[in-house]
Amino acid sequence: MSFDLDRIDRNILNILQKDSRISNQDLAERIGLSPPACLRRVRRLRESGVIVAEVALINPRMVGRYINIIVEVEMVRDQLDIYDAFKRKMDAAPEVTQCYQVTGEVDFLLMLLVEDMESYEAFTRKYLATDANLAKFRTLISLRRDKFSTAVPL
Amino acid sequence: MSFDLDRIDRNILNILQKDSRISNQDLAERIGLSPPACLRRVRRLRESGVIVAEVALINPRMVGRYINIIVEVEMVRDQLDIYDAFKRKMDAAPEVTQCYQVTGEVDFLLMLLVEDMESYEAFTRKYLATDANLAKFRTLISLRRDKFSTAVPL
DNA sequence: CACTAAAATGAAATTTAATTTCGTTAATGA
DNA sequence: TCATTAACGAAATTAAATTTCATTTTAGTG
Repeated sequence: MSFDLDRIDRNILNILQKDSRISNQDLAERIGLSPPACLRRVRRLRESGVIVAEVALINPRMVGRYINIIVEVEMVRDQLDIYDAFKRKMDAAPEVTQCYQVTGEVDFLLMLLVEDMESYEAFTRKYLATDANLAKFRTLISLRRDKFSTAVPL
Repeated sequence: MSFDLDRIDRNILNILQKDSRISNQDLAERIGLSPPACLRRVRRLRESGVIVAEVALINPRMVGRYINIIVEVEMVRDQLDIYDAFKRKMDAAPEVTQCYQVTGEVDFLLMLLVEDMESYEAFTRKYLATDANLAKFRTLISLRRDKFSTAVPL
């Protein structure tokens, strides 16, 4: 389930977490290894599941999607099957970009990305207001994503 | 500030948001263009700022970082300079992976990724409990990140 | 401390992909 | 309809990824 990283692996990950488009040759030079040795390490990190994916990040504002909505959800009862069913629904909802099960009064925290408030209205009707296992939810609106880093600090 | 995407651009973005490691040749084939034409479009998306970055996503659990902390922060007064100063601090804090300015009772929502609760304690002392402009904060703990997608729905 | 086995490395060769060039086609607007 | 611009694709070129294999380093053991 976990993986031992040495100094070089950490170095590689820190670079790839910022820019995975770097050529293997440049990466090799920056970490002080030959290209084949570097490539083998990167491969191992991919195959072992440390690197889950390499993706393009796009600016939501450039494509007309820029309202962030945070939703705190409280279920009627703390039951495993109720939780699992809710998670599955959130997983299928394209507006939901993040879903966290949390401890305390609140049960889930959702992060959504929507075009406008009308889209959010539609979402609440489809997924929240009609869920019999959902007790209440609170909405926080954000027009400013001041920081968004996908990098895990190492 | 925004950018007109046609059907092909959207198609490209949807693929690259899931997997930016795909070769230009394969991408070209999937969208039905020649490699040079495909490459030109991808370049344009990069240069125009639609594609902000291409990064490796790593599994926090594989590297010993797996507590997600959500913090709701309320400032003493709704003043621009107070907000800006706080944002700058959060930007500099490596534990903070996301920061959203929100409307309503709460002023900011933070997402942190920490090794253990002790690290979070240290964070609150350094950044929150000692900030004179901060009125109160509420902490939500999550051991389960059930969904985490960086893709903007298009 | 020396010896062995396993793991990691790098130079060179090979394969594969990215990128450029340039003539052609399609879209846009007067 | 015609002129202009933008986008396209085939072929050639350049650059990078990947494989091969001999060597070095590391880790464990008598």
